[in-house]
Amino acid sequence: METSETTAISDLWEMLQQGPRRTLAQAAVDEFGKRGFHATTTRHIAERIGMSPAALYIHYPSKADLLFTIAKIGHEAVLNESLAAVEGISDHHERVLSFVRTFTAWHAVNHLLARVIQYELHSLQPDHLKEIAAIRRRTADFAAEEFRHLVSDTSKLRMRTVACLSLSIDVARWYVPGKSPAPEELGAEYAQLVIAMLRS
Amino acid sequence: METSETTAISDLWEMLQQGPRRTLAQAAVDEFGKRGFHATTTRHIAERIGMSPAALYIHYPSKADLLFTIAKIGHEAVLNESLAAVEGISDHHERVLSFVRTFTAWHAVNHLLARVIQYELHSLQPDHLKEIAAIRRRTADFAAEEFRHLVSDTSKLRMRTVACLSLSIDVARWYVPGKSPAPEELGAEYAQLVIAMLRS
DNA sequence: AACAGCTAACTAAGCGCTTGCTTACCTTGC
DNA sequence: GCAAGGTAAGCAAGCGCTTAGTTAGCTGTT
Repeated sequence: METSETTAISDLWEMLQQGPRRTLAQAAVDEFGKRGFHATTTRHIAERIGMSPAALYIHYPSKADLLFTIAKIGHEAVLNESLAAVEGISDHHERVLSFVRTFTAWHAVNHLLARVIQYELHSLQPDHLKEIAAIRRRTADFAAEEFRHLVSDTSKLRMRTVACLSLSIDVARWYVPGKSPAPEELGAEYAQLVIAMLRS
Repeated sequence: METSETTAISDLWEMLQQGPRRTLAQAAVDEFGKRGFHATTTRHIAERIGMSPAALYIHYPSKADLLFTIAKIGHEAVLNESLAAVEGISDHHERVLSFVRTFTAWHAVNHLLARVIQYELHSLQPDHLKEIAAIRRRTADFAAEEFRHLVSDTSKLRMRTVACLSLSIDVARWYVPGKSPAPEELGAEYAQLVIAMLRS
């Protein structure tokens, strides 16, 4: 075959056509994810890709805007992958399994990006945060809608949704590539745990 | 009665006798918790308690040392409260319930301090981190030992321990005092979820 | 009662350095 | 010859932290 099957999997950065804008964003994710937004300087990011600090400002108006771009791409990616994960599945139980597997594995594979989008919200400018919050709400609402079919007591749906998402999101905090379980393994195991939580 | 019963509950800051050293630490927790360590300046902390930035350096050798002091107090507090929660209880099931209730409620009540000790580890100096990591290991080992009695498949103990602790730790990320459930209510609910996860 | 002597606690001012970002200029491929 | 994409140098502002000096309260002696 001409193109491998893996390239067919949605590329996180597809909305940024390849070029210096994408290279900068990817470098920034690594730095922001490891040190945090405020501890990372424009010199750190530039140094990592062998450019001068001034290069950043050709492609982004500010460091804050670079963070916003990353946050937007990350949040849209995790939402789209979640929606795609349940597409074509009719059984409620299977839909939840597939969603949690994907959502969890995403936070393991992209744990540096996940750290940025989950733990750097307070570093966003107010207008940027507002736009990001809207995407987050869509993701949370989607999860609650999927979980609803497995929770008998409706009054507990909200708290359980938060709890189930917590499980996967917190993966970004502790995940260490070589040391932690493989993303798919983790996703499969966590999917079982979420089912247990929802049905209890 | 002369002294109220509530004052008998272990004070987080008891190892810092009351005075400017404690006042500074408490102010720093609020600022670090809301904005993050690197986004917080010594001027922010000083302003909050109506002092000059120089006052900090009479009581702490550096901003980094102030973070370390906070991290140490926080980690020791959560460990001690966890140990105290199971004291005198013999039934394994009841011990786990009490531990998770306490551990979860602590992260809700002290969510700003919890954010600092859980999400600012990378802001600690290497030597400081080493000392903090030792306390964290004791807490994790304690939890695993308690959970062991409820997990039938021993090979899954490690991953499930991480998952169960994740649930409570992540509370610090999203908890909003007036809006979120009361700490005890949350603790009781999460304790049930942890039991469901461990037994599944 | 008066007062020197000491200490703990604090401030005003500012130093040296780093930060995000700008400017003026250079290079390369069409 | 002209965009597109880059750099070297550096600016204004803000950073952690220091210095020199002030203030309030306690203590022992007369």
